Amino acid sequence: MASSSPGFAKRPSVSRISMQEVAQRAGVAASSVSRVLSGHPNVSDIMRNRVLDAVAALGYEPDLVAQSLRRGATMTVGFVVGNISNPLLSEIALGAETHLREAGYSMLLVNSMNKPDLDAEHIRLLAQRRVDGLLLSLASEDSPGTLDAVSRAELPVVLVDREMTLRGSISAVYAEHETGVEAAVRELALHGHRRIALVNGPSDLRPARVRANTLRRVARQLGITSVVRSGSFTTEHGEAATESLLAMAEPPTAIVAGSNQILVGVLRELRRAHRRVPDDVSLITCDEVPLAEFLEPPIAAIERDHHEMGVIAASLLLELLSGTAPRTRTIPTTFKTSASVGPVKDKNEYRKV
Amino acid sequence: MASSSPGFAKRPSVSRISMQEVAQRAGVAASSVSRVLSGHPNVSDIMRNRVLDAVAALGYEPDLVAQSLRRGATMTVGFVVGNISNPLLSEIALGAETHLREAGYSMLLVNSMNKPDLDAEHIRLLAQRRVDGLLLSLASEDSPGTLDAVSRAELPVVLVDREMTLRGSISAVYAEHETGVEAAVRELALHGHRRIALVNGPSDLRPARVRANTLRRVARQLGITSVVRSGSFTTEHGEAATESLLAMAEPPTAIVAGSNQILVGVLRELRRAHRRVPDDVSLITCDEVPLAEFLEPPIAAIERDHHEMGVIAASLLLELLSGTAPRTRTIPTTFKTSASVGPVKDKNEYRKV
DNA sequence: CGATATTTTGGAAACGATACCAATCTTGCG
DNA sequence: CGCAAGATTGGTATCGTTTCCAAAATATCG
Repeated sequence: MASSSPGFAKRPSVSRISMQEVAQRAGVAASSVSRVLSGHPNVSDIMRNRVLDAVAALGYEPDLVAQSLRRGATMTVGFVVGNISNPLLSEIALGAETHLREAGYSMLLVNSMNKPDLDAEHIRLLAQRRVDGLLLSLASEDSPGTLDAVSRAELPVVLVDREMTLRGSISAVYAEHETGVEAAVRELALHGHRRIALVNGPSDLRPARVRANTLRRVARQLGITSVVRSGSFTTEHGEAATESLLAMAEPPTAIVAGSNQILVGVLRELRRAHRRVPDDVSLITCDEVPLAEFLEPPIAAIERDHHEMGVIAASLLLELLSGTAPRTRTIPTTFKTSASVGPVKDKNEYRKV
Repeated sequence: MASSSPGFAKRPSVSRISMQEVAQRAGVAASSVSRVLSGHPNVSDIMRNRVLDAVAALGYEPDLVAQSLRRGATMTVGFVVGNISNPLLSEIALGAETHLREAGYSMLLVNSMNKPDLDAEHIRLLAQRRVDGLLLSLASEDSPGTLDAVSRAELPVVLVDREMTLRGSISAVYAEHETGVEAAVRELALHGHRRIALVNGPSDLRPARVRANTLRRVARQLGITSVVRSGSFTTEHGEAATESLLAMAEPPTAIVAGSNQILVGVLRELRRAHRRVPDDVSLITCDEVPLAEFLEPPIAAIERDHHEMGVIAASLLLELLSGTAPRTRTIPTTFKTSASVGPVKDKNEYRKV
């Protein structure tokens, strides 16, 4: 603690080299240094060299905070995410960060723990930090606080598989859940399933809502029965919902898990209840999970490219930042079947109208 | 593009309310507004009320960029991570971000794609952005470029399971891999295994290095044979290394996978080669993975609390930022055995010296 | 060669806050 | 009541850039 070298504590390190010092060393004005470094056209070669020499000699690096203040742009975007430890979101974040960085932007990441209040709070904080734009994977699409925070922020926004009707510069990237869910349901129907359940996320979130609607629509078209259990994207909900499904008078013969968290819950309850997949119940999950290929049986999944989704979200934001009009883009989902989908075993199978 | 409402494009929105405007509205000096808002002691009640009223009326929110410039602190930290889509890192990031935010800090996240060059580049960028500190989960511990960048940055740093000998304000959070690996190896030995392989990450990274050293040490103590296959933390390395292990004259009877990526590769190769776990080979992995409990058999794992690691990393950084001396903290690892560990089947098992 | 036109450059004023200092206003007390 | 001590307040410089404007230097041309 107490330094033995006197006169050292006085100097607060070498501080940092400012543009002013570069200017002094080069014997020119600060404004000229700025011009050289920002590639202004009217700069003589001699000036450029003097400045660049001084920059190199001093190891000068511009202060991005000062730059941000003066230019009114921070080259920073905020990403509000429910929980970065969700593999879905962390892949999106990876794609987005990589793409943004290549365009010179940095990314502030905040976790809202799936709480709408935190969403709103974080949006306000990011606005104060003067981010140039927002990437939002919100906990709720219709929380008034969040809506208010978004519209007040007056920033370019890209929604990640979320829908909000708000005026402003708002683009969105959607996953086309319809195709994947429809393919999955039709495949189940082909195997004779006539009661299909969806253990779903909260219906105020686009992915869950669209999946539920699609299941209901396709089931109606096929004349079969659908059951939707809405809840949160958690293992707990997966377990509880599955338990209640299995307790039904006529339990579903196939279950679609609405997320990998939910899948874990579903699997736990199925194991507990000694139900075998696919003999007792067929199983499909949304968004593939790393080790799924080694499960016995491997779980069929409705998949999409999360990384790509992040990249698209980032490019939509870059578009907005360059002044283009907002728009939405959609990425496909595909159904990859597997041995977790099997034929219905006729046990106490009553024919339903 | 061409707006039909004339006179709209002129106003660049309501701009933003500055402290000056608040001061004007309250009929006081800007410095007084600053004092009120920063909780300066000497402020009369009447002044406080006038200012707060004006603040509320105008909806003023301070500009954190300007504040950063003037105060010389951005209340921002940078987190350099190999790849946020790695569940290990995303959990750490979650823990760190949450803890930092509660202390008023925001987190800039950058992915280095496990490239040391990018590590260094990102550190420089973050320094230019004037972050107050760094959280580093580096791609390499001895890349000169990275070392240089870190020491030039002159910032408080916390290393996340990485070792670097560098002067400066550098703390670290370590996982105590020794205990977990030792427990795992002893358990294997109890089951009669006398040739144990570790499909490992790169040995210039602490986790891989410590695990390898521990395996070697314990194997020597027990008088058994160890094989370490160093490489990258990828499925490809997992596959290739496993293939080469299985091709040995006397293949190992137990394999430890050095990461979840590696585990996937190991499993793929074992499946391809029709080796059964644990009958043909016992299997243990490092860092549990979500669905592991549903694998047949479930995979034994050496575990640690990643989230907690992130929290600790954050608090070490907060310590440094408050002026405390650097230090290291260690979190435990535990070995959780399971059916993937079994007795050695005496086939062509020669007794080794 | 002188007078415009065009580059090139330096100086000063921002960006939006904070913090120091000095001026003013209260108080307390002899 | 007068004055020193303390509480409050306003004004100004500053953080490190960029950008506007005008001055200086150079180029162009009849």
